Amino acid sequence: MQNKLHQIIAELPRRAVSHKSVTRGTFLFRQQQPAKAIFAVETGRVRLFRDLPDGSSVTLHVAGENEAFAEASLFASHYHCHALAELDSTVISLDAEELLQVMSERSDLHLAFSRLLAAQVREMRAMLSLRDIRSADDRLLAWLRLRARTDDLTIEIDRPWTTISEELGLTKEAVYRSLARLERSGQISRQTGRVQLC
Amino acid sequence: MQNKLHQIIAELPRRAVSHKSVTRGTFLFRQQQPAKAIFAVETGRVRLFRDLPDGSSVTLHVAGENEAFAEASLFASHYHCHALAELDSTVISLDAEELLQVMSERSDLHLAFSRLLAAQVREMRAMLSLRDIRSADDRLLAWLRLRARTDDLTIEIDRPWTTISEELGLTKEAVYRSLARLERSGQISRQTGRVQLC
DNA sequence: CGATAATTTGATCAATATCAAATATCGTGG
DNA sequence: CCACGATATTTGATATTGATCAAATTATCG
Repeated sequence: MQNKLHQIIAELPRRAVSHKSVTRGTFLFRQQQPAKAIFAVETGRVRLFRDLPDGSSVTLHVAGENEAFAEASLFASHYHCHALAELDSTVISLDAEELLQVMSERSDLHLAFSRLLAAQVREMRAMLSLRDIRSADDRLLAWLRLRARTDDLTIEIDRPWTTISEELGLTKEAVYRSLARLERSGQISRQTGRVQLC
Repeated sequence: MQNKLHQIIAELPRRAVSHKSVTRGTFLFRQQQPAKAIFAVETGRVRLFRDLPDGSSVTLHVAGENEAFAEASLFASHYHCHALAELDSTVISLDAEELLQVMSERSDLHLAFSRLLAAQVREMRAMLSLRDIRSADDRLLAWLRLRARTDDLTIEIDRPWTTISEELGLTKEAVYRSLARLERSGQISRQTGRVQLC
């Protein structure tokens, strides 16, 4: 997904792209500030949240490594949320004005960008539908099935289950237990860094 | 959101747009068929689901009225899922080839389209973050806060809570009980078709 | 006015969250 | 290469809370 973003970035003029480091606990941008760029996390983690009129706040997104965020800044005059580095982070920043300029001239790049957005929409709809599955076993199984290679029904597990459990909206304990149950019942088999559907 | 889509549609050439009726239980398109169009539900409901190599299937999205779906068809050679009408439905169909053609010529329309996608991404990220809130009260409260008018902290409720509860990933009973609790504890007050944050 | 859908509340159950703790693994600096 | 600290994996016990099943009441729409 984000390697695609890098293909686009590679074609942008230098002046449109910059890299920034943000220390844990500092803001990359604040709600209400003029929107100047869209971003992608290279390393670290950035939380997007909105201050609400009643004094409370709501998290809108937690962008992890290789995730883009604030894409809508392209179309907004100001940021609608805060971006706070939860860890020391480095981000790529794409100047909104430059990007708009490029997109108006290079419809191929614009199309690549749209394609990225459309893929995100599709992926997030799938994740939302997953969340409608209440049973931990079924939800995990659906997640695995969506990621299984067509040929050998194998899924590469390239990050800790601890992380995956957050994506699934389950606690790590619930995920480990589901894995154990699914394996016991013969629906999956596990090797290191890999799961196989049966 | 979708009135924006209609603004785009209004500018498209006639030949790019068509309306279709699909009877409950019939497929608008099937997985593997050549991707020819993107769609929006006018009335009814369409379920998108994928057949998986192990014989199971997974729901990717249930598109209700005024929701677009299969946007990624613009960039794919064939559909990656089935589209099944769950109810008698009418849909608008936008021919992919025509749309690509128009977008390459009219960067303003292309931009409007990207803006729509970016807004969807933002909205769905927010909904995903909502789902991370486990407590029914807190989740509902966050949902209300995101929708509150800035001036008077009021939220218009223009559809039954039964429907909203699905969006929240809770049962209707859980939502009604949360509403009652939040009102009892003075965090909200309810009028017909309206909620007020306190 | 009748039928259907929405709202509301109660009782019970089942499942996941939590809290806890032990073991295994990984990565890093010495 | 090894030791050590940090992280990940695993399993157990318990608590909490939302799902379910039920049913009554109210609202809405032809």
